[in-house]
Parts: sequence; C-alpha cells; structure tokens
Amino acid sequence: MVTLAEVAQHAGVSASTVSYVLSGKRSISTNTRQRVEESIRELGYHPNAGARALASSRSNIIALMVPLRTDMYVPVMMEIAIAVATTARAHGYDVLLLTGEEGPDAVRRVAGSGLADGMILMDVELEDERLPLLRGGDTPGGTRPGVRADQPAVLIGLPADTSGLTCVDLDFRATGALCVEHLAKLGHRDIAVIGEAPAVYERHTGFAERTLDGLRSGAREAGVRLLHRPCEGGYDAMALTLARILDERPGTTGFVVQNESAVEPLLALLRQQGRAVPEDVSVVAVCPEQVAVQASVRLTSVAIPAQEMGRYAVEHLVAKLDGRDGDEVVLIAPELTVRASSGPAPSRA
Amino acid sequence: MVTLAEVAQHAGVSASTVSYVLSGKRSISTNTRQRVEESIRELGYHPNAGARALASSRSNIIALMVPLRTDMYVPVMMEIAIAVATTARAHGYDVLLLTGEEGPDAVRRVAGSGLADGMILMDVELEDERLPLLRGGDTPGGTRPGVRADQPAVLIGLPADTSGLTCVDLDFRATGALCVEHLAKLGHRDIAVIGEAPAVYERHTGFAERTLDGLRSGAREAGVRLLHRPCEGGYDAMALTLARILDERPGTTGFVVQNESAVEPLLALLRQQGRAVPEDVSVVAVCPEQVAVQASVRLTSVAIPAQEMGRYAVEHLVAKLDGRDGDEVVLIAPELTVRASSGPAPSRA
DNA sequence: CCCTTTCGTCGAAGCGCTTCGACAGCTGTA
DNA sequence: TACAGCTGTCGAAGCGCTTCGACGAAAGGG
Repeated sequence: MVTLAEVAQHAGVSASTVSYVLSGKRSISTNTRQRVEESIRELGYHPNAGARALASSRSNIIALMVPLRTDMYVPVMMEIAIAVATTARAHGYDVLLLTGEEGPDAVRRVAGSGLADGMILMDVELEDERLPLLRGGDTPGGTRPGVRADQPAVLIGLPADTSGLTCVDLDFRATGALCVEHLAKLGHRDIAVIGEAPAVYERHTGFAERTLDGLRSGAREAGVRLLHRPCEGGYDAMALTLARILDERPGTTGFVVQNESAVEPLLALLRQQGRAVPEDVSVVAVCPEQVAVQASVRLTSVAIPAQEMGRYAVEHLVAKLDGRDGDEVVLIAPELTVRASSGPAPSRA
Repeated sequence: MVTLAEVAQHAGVSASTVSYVLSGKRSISTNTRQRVEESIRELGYHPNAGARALASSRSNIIALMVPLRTDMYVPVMMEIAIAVATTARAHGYDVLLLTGEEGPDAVRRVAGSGLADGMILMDVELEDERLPLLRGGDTPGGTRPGVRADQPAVLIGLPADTSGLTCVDLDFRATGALCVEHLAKLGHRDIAVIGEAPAVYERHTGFAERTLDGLRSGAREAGVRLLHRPCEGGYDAMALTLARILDERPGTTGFVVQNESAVEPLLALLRQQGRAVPEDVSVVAVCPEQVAVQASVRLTSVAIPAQEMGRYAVEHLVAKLDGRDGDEVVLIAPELTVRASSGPAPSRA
C-alpha cells in the first residue's frame, strides 16, 4: 500500500504538506498542490481509513440501523437505505449497515468504538430501548452516568418522546386525516381501514399508530364512520379481513389501505365480488409511488417519500456532525395524488 | 472514551496483557484474565476501531455492494443484505453498505483505504467492470500492474468468466430446466416465459440469461415449444405482454414467470379472461417463498434462497480472509415446490 | 541439581495519519 | 529601514492499538 510518506517523498515535500493538500485546512501554493496531486494520482494513493480515524477521531462513517424483520414495507426500507447510502457518499461518508438484532448493544458498541461518527435509526418504536443512549442535551436522572453514548443520531420515525432527538418522518397523522378527508369529500360515509399486520401495532411502531390517530380524528371531523382492522399481507389474510369488514359494515364504500402487500389482494377480491373500483367502492392507499401506479387499478394514494426521508436524515446528521444543527423534528407533509381508484360514493340504494 | 491503557492501569497489568486477553493470542493466567475482564466491564471499555485497524491492518469490516437500481428483485436484495449483515456479525464483522453507483471506483477506494477486509458484490453482470480488480491468482497481462486490488471478494451471481473468482448463486440454468420439465411432465406443450424487464437483459445480468438457457435446453429436451418475452413489472405491461403471447401462441397453457412483480398481474388477467388456474393454464414462478404463498393462487415455484445466498457468501469470504479457502463456484440446487397453480394440461380441444 | 522449556507478563516499537507550533521568506506599512 | 503580519512549509508529537522480543519464574528432563 502506498502511504502518505511515499507520496510526500515522490512530490518532494513533507508529509504534513500532503495532508494539508488533502484536507485543505491550510493554504498551499498552487505549485505545490499540483505536484502533490500529480504524485497522488501517479502512485494511486488512497489514505488509510484506520489511520485517519485514529488521528482525527472521525471515521467518516454513518451507521444505519435497519429492522431485522421483514414483515412490513420492505421496498420502502430498501429505498431509504439506498438513499441514505447515496446521500452519505455525496457528503464524504460511508454507511455501516446494522440490523436491529443487537438492539441497544449495537448503539453502545458503535458509539464506544468510534466505528461511526453518527447513526440513523429506522423502525423506531414509541418507547424504543435505544433512545436513552442517544438523547442529547440533559435528561435529568435519565441515564446512568457513563452510559450515555451521546451519539449524534437521527431517527427515521417518531418515538413517543422526541425531546433531545432529531427525527425525520412522513407526517402520518396528517396522512391519515388526508385520506379520510378525500373519501369523505367524495361522499363516502362508511370507511374501512386495512392496517398493518397486528404485530406492527403490538410493538408500538409509531407510524402505524399515528396514521390511525389521523384517520380517527379526520373521521370525527368529517362525521364519517371508521372501522380499522389490522391485516397481515397476502391474499388469504385479506380475504378474511374483508369478509369480516363487510359483515360488520355492509355499507362500506371507502377503503384506506396501509399495508402494501394487502393492496393487490384487496383489488382482486373486490373485483371477484363484483364490486367495481371506483364505481362501487373507492380505495386510497398509503404506499410508495411505484406500487400505486403498478397496481391493477392505478391507485389514489399518499406516497411514502422514502428517498426524501433517507436524504433528509443524512443531511441533518451531517449538519449535526458539523455542529451546524440542533435537535429538530422534521415532518414531511403528505401529498395525496388522485388516480383511478377513487370516485364519488354511489348514491344510496 | 476509555482506552486500553486505562483498563490496564485499573487492572494493574500492562497494556499488552489486556490486548492479549482480548485477542486470546497468548496464554493468560485465569486470575489475570478475570481481573482484566472485570475492569473492562466496570469501565465500559470498547476497543477503538480505528486504532485497531491501524495496528492490525484488519478492519473487521466486509463491504457489501448492492445495486443502485430497484428495477428488480428488491425483496430478494433486501433479504440477502440482511442475511449478510446478520451472518457477518456472527463472525465478528460489520458490514459497509456500498451502492453500485461508484462502480469500479468503489472497489479501488475500499481496497486502497483498507476500509474493508473483503467485499461481497451483488447484481453481477456477465462482463462486469469490477471483476478485473478482484480477480485473484494470475490474470496474465490482464491488469496494469499496481491496479490490481486483489481484494478478497465473493460474488453473488455469476459472470461469464469465473476464473480466479469465488461466486455463490442459485443454479438458474437448472432452475429454468426444472420449470419446463415440470410443465412438460404435466402435458403442457406450449409454454410462455414472462421474463425480467428488457433492461435486465440489456445489461447482461447473468441470472436472467442463464435461466433462459436452462428453459430453452429443457424445452428442447422435452420437445415442447417455448416463447420468451421480457416484461416490465406491473399490470399494464403484463396485460400487453400477455395479449401478444396469446396472439402469437393461442394454445399456450403453461407459464413460467421470472419477474416477481408480474406474478399478481398475470393471475389477475388470467382470471379476468376466464382462464382458470390450474385447470386451464398452469403457472410456475421463480420467486421468493413468501411471494409464492401470499399470491392469490398459491404458486408452484422455485424459491430464490436469498438468506442462504447471503449466508454462504459471508461464510466463504470469512474463510478466505482466514486463508482457509480458495476460489470456488457454489451453485445452489433449485427446488421446485408444487402448489396450487400447476396441474395437468387440459385435454386438447 | 543444573539446564532447558514453557508459561505469563512486560516494554517498546511501530501502524499511517492529523495537527500544533515553529519558522523562513515575503509583503506592506510606519 | 525596521518590524508586524501573512503565507507556505516543515518537524514532531501523538491518536490507541497490536505484536515482537525479552525475561523472570515455574516446571520438566537428564
């Protein structure tokens, strides 16, 4: 491996000069800079990451913690991960991939070892075990002294208590409200919500509950009836859930679907039962754009802006690492796109 | 941050002793070991990753290069990535997430900087630009001297020339043959293949072409007719493709689907046209288990063993890093599971 | 009983980089 | 002319760890 010293020798300057050329932290004459750059190119020099991290106590690595489970939103997760990696590179960072598996220990390990300069957490639960370790500022009596990692971090998702934390997320509350509002305006009075898998609610994943909140308060405001049912993905689960819903509320004409793997099954089932979309029933989905346009009926939907979330998360984290930015909660405003799956409620029989 | 030296002092031993306790590279008396371990726990010590990497020239990091595009097999990619991360941790490695974006430069950068000890590449093309940098052994005249990264690497996927490379993949050739064979045995004489998006073939992704090979030779052997059509995912594209297929070969009774996002649209279209599955037409898919069982008809399928591929890749890489293992091509044998979507061909009208 | 091994521990030398303080040579100002 | 203030460069100290050789002590062999 080529070292800094070799580059320096080749260029006829000292090692520190080469270092300053690389970092730009001191002014260098144009002449010297060019000679050094030429040597770097010629020798194919790459700075050694470990040495750099040791000397500067900055690793230029961001840790990204993705959920281990794949029971929800896999494409969204993937898209976020890729956006994070891409954006991070653009800012000179690499991304370390952690799975939720290790839980809080991963936070301790990464923070303690200086492996990463900061972290981004996905799939945050309302009372997440990892949060006490991340909370900046003062959490009086909250953490045992010496245990605080105080790792710069950004969450994708919203916990119950966001004090001392930076979070980025779609405003799922507004999303829920928006969906109901859309259907209510079209005259639907009985709306069913196909939610995420029961397990998602059980572990108190913030976005699911917040969406529900929004749906409920939207319904209250618009004076429509709302029936919420969790649903595993897949055809069979959807069939069962739909049957129950129509049994309980035969007059249901509006559906809000949050579970992306229930979308296509729902459409197939409705078709099979002779209920036309959007003539007889309307469907609004909360899902990535791609799912909405690729479905068998182009779906009216609120997009989940995965890329944007990943990008914002990195940008806020980098700002924090540069000391440019404090704690903050960024909620992305939802946008509802009307497509072919929603229309006026049928006139009452 | 707590350092080795502080632990040593706290335990009343020298720094090197602590280091040997940690690495186990020299024998340590039980007594000393326990005292040191106790101090480590008490002080909450985590070795500094940079220092460790610098001193040992091992980073204990594996780089994983995932495709930037998301035009195919997203859940498979995700599953592989998670399996890689999990398996790597079990072997004491962390995973660095790289996107294909940087191309060969990423290989140079990571290898040159010692950021990672080895790498795993996904989405390998037949003539992949990154390969010359990875090829071990002698590639006479192949690479400019000094350019060879000679980075220990494992590919997930098969390039045209595997010499000097370690690869892990499903045996897609056998997979194709297996699908045709299954349908042929059931009496189907006209088989259509719904392939990946055209772009996938254009960039010569190995698995797509190898599957096709297998399908064709299987068809030749079984004496059945085969019609292959690439297909973007989604309902509209599938509708168009299906219409063309049935126009050209109205007698088609067997379908092999490789594009996972064409599966559900195909089933919906067939249903809509009054063709019953499996009574009138049979469908065999190449897809993850989960997709097969969640579809509206439980699909006869060859599973894509994503987890296994990720795990094997890591295990081979780790073996290589330990000097325990040479170059090798591991092809996982395909397994066809019969479910509800395939049955005997209808008797000829 | 002495000499050789083996065991357990230590000190010191780096690994390749960043960064601080020093300083030589200039420019510009008084 | 002299001195303050830049600018551009260098040397050296250290970041926290691994690892090599050394060495005293205990154990085994002749």
